[in-house]
Amino acid sequence: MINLLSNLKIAVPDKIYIKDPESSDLGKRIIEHSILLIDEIGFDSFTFKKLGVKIGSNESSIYRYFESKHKLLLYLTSWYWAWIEYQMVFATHNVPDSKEQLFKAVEVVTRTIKEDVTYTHINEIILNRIIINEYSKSYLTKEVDSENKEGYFVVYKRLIKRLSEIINKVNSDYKFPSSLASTIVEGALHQHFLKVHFSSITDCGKEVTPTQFFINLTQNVLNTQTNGPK
Amino acid sequence: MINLLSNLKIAVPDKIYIKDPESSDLGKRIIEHSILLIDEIGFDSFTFKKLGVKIGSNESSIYRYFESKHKLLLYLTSWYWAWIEYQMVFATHNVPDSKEQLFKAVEVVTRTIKEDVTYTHINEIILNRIIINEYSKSYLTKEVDSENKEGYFVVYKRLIKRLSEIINKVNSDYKFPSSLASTIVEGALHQHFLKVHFSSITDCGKEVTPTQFFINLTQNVLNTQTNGPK
DNA sequence: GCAAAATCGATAGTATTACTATTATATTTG
DNA sequence: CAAATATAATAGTAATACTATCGATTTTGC
Repeated sequence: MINLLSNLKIAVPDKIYIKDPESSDLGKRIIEHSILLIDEIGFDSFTFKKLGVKIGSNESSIYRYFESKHKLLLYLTSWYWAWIEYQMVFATHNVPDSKEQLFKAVEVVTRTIKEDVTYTHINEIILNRIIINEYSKSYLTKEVDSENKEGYFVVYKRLIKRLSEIINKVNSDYKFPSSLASTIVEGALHQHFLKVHFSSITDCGKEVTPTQFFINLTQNVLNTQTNGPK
Repeated sequence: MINLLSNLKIAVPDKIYIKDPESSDLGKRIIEHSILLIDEIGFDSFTFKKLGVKIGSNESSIYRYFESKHKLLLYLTSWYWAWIEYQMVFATHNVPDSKEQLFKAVEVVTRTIKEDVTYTHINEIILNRIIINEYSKSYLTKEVDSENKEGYFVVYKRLIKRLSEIINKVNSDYKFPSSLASTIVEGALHQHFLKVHFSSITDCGKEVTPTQFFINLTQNVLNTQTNGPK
């Protein structure tokens, strides 16, 4: 998968950027170091000026790629979800049993990213941390509806839909496949956050993983106790 | 309950404010109109200057109550969760059956707020909308850990703990009561958001409520199909 | 009832942010 | 090699998120 992935380009809705950052060296440095800098100082304190200093470039040059830091965040999050989607499709492909498919899919969207798959300039471990800490800021805005119309959230929505379809295959009588899917994906990010910052209100930690919690939850919700994961 | 509540003061950790907004007329106007203004223009665009104009007062006067708009948000969210906590305790009190207790508790934390309980200057319907749209911004910051130590999130954590204790009473074999509780509370906010802005990835809408989804989920997760809610 | 304290409004000031615009230089490409 | 493109550098702007100071007014404690 690693080799396969490094030959594929993750597709991000092209209206998000002014100039494709994958098309130049500067663009790639913008992506690479924006991930590092946002992780370091947080999205709220992140500015194009600071990023310019880090990459030895100028603020105004970065504005030629993204019209705002918000758009850059949308780019990073779309890239991340497309990457997760790819893994989900890959992991469930050719798996005959739909329950097995579901468990694999849930695992992909809830697990801790532990390896930098060396997508050259993108560090996925750090990007995952950014998603946990900053993703909701990308849609909790007054502009959600218009940006949604522009297609800035298609990748995320497509991922949730895929998951809900797998849920539906496992138990077509279940009434809330979309809500369950969106709860698992959003809930996993939340549990990862709680693990680090509010450990008293989660069971996830050293011994229990968000994946275990959500696999168990999914099994019970769909009443499909037989054939647990692995 | 309405009458009872209007004689009680919702307790918010006092380090959040510089001067208690409940202690003066100006303070109450700050709270009342900050809720309206944040709902109107969003927390990101909200400033003390704009609020000053709305209440016919001065920016500098508002700074005597809250050291930053972030602290004001912490105040509003703490107030909200304390209010929900109160309702949860009230709704489950004297209910003998623990399953019944759980269903009532889940209902309290997931339902749509439909009535302004006229806590004089606080409009709970609008405040609920603010919680849905802005709550995560209060903890998704680089300062979470230090602010958590200062006790700014105690009310929220206490609410989750209460819910997890009720879950535990219903099924003491269940391994993840805290994660389930935090997932329900956070997940309900998320479903309410999706309902309005990303309806394609939720089943909640005109016919299905987040409460129905989460009651069903809770029942299934705890394997307690008998004795559904009401 | 008066002095002290607290409250509030008004004004000014600061560093930073989130941009836009322009021009000059360097690099790529046809 | 000229034209097009990309980048760097500089300047400028309105707004933000405050802090500080100074009177004027109101409240309160004795």
